[in-house]
Amino acid sequence: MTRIKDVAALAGVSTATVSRVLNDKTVSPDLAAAVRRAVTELGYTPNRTARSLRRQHSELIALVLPDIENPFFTSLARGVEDVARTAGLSVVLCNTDEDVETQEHYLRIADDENMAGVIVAPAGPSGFLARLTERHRAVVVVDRAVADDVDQVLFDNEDLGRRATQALLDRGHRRIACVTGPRETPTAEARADGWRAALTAAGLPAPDDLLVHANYRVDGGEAAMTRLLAAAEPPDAVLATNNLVGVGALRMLSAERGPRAQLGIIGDLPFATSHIDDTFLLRLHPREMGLTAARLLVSRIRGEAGPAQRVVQPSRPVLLGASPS
Amino acid sequence: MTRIKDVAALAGVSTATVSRVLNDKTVSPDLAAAVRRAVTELGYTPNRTARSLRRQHSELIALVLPDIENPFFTSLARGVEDVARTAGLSVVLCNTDEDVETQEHYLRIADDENMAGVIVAPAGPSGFLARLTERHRAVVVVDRAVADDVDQVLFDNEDLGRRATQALLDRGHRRIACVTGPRETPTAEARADGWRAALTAAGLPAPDDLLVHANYRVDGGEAAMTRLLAAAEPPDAVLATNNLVGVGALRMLSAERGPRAQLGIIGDLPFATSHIDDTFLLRLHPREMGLTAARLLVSRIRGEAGPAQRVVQPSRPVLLGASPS
DNA sequence: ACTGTGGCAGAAATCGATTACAGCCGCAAG
DNA sequence: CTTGCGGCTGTAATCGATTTCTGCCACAGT
Repeated sequence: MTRIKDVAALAGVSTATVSRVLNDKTVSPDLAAAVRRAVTELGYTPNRTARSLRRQHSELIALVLPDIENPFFTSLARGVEDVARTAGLSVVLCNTDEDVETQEHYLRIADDENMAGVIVAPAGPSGFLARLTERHRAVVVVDRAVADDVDQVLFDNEDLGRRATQALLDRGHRRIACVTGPRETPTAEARADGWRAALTAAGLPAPDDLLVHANYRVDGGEAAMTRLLAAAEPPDAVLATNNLVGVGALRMLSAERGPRAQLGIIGDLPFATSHIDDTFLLRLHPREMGLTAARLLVSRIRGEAGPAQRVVQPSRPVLLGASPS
Repeated sequence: MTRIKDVAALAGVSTATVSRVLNDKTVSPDLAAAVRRAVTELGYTPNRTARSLRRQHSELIALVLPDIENPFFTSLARGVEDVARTAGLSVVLCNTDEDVETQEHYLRIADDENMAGVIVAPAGPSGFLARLTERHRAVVVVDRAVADDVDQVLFDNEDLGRRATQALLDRGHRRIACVTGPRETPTAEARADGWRAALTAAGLPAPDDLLVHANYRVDGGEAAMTRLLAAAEPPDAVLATNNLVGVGALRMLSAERGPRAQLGIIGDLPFATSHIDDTFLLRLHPREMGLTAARLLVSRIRGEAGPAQRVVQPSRPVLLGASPS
């Protein structure tokens, strides 16, 4: 492959000058022109490994996600990718499968590779996060809050739960169940808290048998929905607090010949196979969350950012489905 | 950060010896033990950038995909990720958006980063692919055939089209339409060829008005289905030749009050919101395709592979839905 | 005319690992 | 007793860029 010394030789200058031309340092116009000519003639592009070694950081960022098969996260990844590309960065995708050890593994690799930064949707607590920030690495946390002092881009999850529930109340439903994620999952708990708050504010009870903790996947939604519909006194509306659970719930409803229930979902369903006009969708915007996170990361990499900040990703109150009666 | 010289100093040996211990070269047991002790005491892990520079290849592989939001490709990515992880490699995700220039951009980066290898689902022809193979880089092509002499993991697309169509014939349908991808897209054409072949073999006509070239996305499926159902003589069955088009078609059918049609889909619908018991799914297995491709790439990286080979990814003939009458 | 300053280019150090090369030691064979 | 070989180890070269340091030159100020 052509190296910088080849370019230097062809242009009749030193490698230092070639490097300066390529990095926009001051070089006299005539030499610069000669270098550029040599660069295009040889089709030279700098070896990024060597550059990274010297600069002490690469042009890669790690995107550490718990589940790349969830459309929420792929859409987020898409947003990150778009910003990274225009900033000259490439994205290393790391799938943790919600496993903390895998997460630590990838964060350590990001460190060993001298990556420019890390965007992580954390699966549980991470000691490595603190180590990265201590060493002034650019880190941005998305979707799930952590205690560490790092940039974070989050939804106001309790508010989401409250607003989605309120939408169902507005339609006249009174017995509203909530299917949320596992206990100890802060996001799931906060959204359930919002559900409870909305019911309480409306002077309604929020009994425990209307709150189901499912796994946050399609089968969890199916199981939860089955259980709710089989109850002695089934709900007349159900809030699914994430997209996959919503998919499972919808799938159950579409088969069920028994009691019907109005459904509200926090999240989006880009691959719904049925018309979902009678479902409330409180759309999140994972792609925009990815854009926001990546922009934050880029400015931190460039050293333009101040103290760590928490950004609440706005979720425009787009409520699809039948309007309130 | 701790460097190899710190470990060497603590263990009282040279850096060469430390390197040898870490890379399983011959070192006397006592020194090796001392080195290992020092490594764990300092929590040392080698700087991968420096290693890559010296070794002339990194521990990264590029996965170049046309659309990371398509569940087919995320599932494929998942498979690649799994194999890569156990082989000590990390995956750089590159989204080309079906754009050839973006694809070239990423392939060049993979080269400049000295990545260990590349897995690519090509968006159109790529000159860079040839350059990579010339320079003995490990390259595996997935899902879409190219003329280059590289390893490829592909489906037998015409056979897929034929089998899916046959399944619909077996159910007694005679007027079977086909919604496929854009013209000039080899995969889409091949599957349509299979559809035509199956009809012809059954002694049926395959008229042009039953073949719709849509874009290979959800809205393409919706538009095509709308058009087919509005026809003077609508089909009694429709073959959707990819997953997203299938989603669009199903969505249309679920709303349509007009003529019904049996649907067959090549691909899988992991996020279907309706029960699709009355739909034929010819499931592909993108995750396994990813596994296969990544294993092939790993063996090529290790220099264990011979001449370039084409692997036909088996798609087990799992036809869901109502059995033939 | 002399000194100071700033712009620019080249030589060489540097990043942190791996590895070619050379040297040392001990043992076996002649 | 000498030679040769094999097994280990350390020294130093190496990967390919960036960046510090040094020196040259031209121009301005006194």
